[in-house]
Amino acid sequence: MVTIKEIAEMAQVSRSTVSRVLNDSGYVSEEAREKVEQVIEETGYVPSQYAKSLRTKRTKVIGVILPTIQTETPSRIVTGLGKELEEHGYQILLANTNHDKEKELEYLDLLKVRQVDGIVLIATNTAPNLIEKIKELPIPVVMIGQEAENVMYVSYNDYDAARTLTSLFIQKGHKKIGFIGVDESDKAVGILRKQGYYDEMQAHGLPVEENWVQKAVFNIDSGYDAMKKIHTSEGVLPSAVFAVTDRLAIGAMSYLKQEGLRIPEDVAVAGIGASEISQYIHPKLTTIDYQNEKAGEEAAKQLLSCIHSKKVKEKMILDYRLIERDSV
Amino acid sequence: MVTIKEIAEMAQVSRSTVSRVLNDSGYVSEEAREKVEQVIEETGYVPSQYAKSLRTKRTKVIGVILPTIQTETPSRIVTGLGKELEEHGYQILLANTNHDKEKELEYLDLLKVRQVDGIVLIATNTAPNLIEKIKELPIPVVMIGQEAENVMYVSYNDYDAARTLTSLFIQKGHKKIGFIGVDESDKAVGILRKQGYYDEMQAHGLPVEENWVQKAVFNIDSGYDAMKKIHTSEGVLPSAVFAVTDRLAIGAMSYLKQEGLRIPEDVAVAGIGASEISQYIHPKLTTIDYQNEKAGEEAAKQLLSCIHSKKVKEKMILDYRLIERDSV
DNA sequence: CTGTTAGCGCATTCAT
DNA sequence: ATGAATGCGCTAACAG
Repeated sequence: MVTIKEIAEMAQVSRSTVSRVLNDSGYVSEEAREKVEQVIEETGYVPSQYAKSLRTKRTKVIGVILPTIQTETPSRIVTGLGKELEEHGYQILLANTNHDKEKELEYLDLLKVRQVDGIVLIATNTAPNLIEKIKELPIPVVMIGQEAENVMYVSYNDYDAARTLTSLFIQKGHKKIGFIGVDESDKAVGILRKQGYYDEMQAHGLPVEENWVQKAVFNIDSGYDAMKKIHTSEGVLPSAVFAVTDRLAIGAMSYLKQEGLRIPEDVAVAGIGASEISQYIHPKLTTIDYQNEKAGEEAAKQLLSCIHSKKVKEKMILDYRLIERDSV
Repeated sequence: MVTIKEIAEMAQVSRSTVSRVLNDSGYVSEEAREKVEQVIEETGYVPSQYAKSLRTKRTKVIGVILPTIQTETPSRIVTGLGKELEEHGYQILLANTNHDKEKELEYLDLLKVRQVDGIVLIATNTAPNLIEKIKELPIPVVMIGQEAENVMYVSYNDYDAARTLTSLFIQKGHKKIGFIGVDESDKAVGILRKQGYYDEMQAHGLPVEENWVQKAVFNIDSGYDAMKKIHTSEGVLPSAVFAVTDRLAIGAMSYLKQEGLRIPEDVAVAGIGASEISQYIHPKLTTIDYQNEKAGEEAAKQLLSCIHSKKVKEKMILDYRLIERDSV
């Protein structure tokens, strides 16, 4: 492998001079620069990143921890991150936990060892030990999707989004509205969205029956099962169901259609996430767009600012957009 | 930051000894080992990866170049890669081209500069300059999804899969079968799948009308448009349509349903890819599963074997599985 | 404007 | 079994 030393010898200058043209730093005569550049061109020399990092303590690598890469939300976020980071010469080091919360912690350590310049955590929970670890870390960390004290984050307006959607149902004349949520360990999706639903119902003096509110996990089948439970439970059936994700909504619709129920005439359905498929299923799903790519971009910006120790606004809550289609 | 030198001092041994316990290499007395381990424990010391890399020339990082992370195929591959690599202490450095073929080449260089130990290229084409560059690279590269001479790859059996699917239509009594394909720059999807379709048709003495064969790009709307062209073209209409991806098939179905055509009674549809949504749309889509995760795992295995310079079988063609559902 | 010098943190001979 | 010495490839004072 060709090194800076050899380039220096071939160009008949010192290593420092080569380094200077490489980094555009300090003074270097036009003559010397041309000579060096020519030699670099000829040899196809590329500087060693790890030697460089050893000196500068910067790797230009950002670690990204995510629960899965197989659903749209994290994929879009990573795309956004990638776009923004690439422009600044940063790369992404991927750490996929496959929904294993233990690994979230492990990766936080591992990425430190890997000496990344910063970390983006696509968060699914805000467990105290996780937040503790983030604060202890000597490198900047930005969370996406969850909020926590004294931590940088980019999050969505889950509470208002849930109220907006519930409000839409009410506006369309629905009074009996069901809810398919997820576990409360996920504060953003499990608590905030549910709270928005409850509060909006209450604000309109609408009752919520226990049977209408089901807990699911993050997959389509689980949405199906939850809808089934709501449908087969005793008592009054809701005329509308709010699922906290599009996939859950799709599962619910799948059940309803199978039972011969019409959407939205018999039961209206809405989700959150603006998944690509939501506009191709029948009926087209009413949902909320969260601007995931933008979340990624903003998180990257925050992180880079922090790395370059500019002043940063530590938190950011993104706006959302209601997409009214045919399922409500 | 605490370094090996400080650990040595605190443990009252030499740096070499610390290095030995760190890497389990050479002799070190039980006494010394314990002392060192204790100090490491106390200080929370972690060795600097880049200093280590500078010495060993190994980074334990694999670069992954992909066209997008927003569709299921690459996502699944990356998941498979991640699982296998993680077990061996390797990490993934992500390079997203966003379908820009120029960037494929750029990233190949960039990853070299980043001194990754190997590269996985989720390939969309086999342009000569791309293949040339791969061969020139001093680090091992495994392609996924495309085949080429003198390059390591893991690919799918596109040709046979296409014949199988076409054969299924024929078996169900269809004689007029349409085809929605993609550009031939993508050899695997654009050429092989089409060839399989043509050959199977010919083997049964079935004619193919020009209007039945449409070219699309990789998105749902394009499948819709292609189906529309087939439907609105002059001449005899096919009773079945083979789309080369599930998303294209979904687009085609979307058009057919909108036109009030029944699937599969009026027009049967099949795709390739076994996308998650394929089993939740109506009717459930007949498709082919390509084992993308396994492709990722196998590519990782190949790469690691190559890095550790064991002998490798340079190429691997994965098997596929027909999933018969309700759309045919 | 340029070269000399001195490490960055680690693994690896080579002596002892 | 251990330590001293060396250098991986690079950047950054500093002196000229």
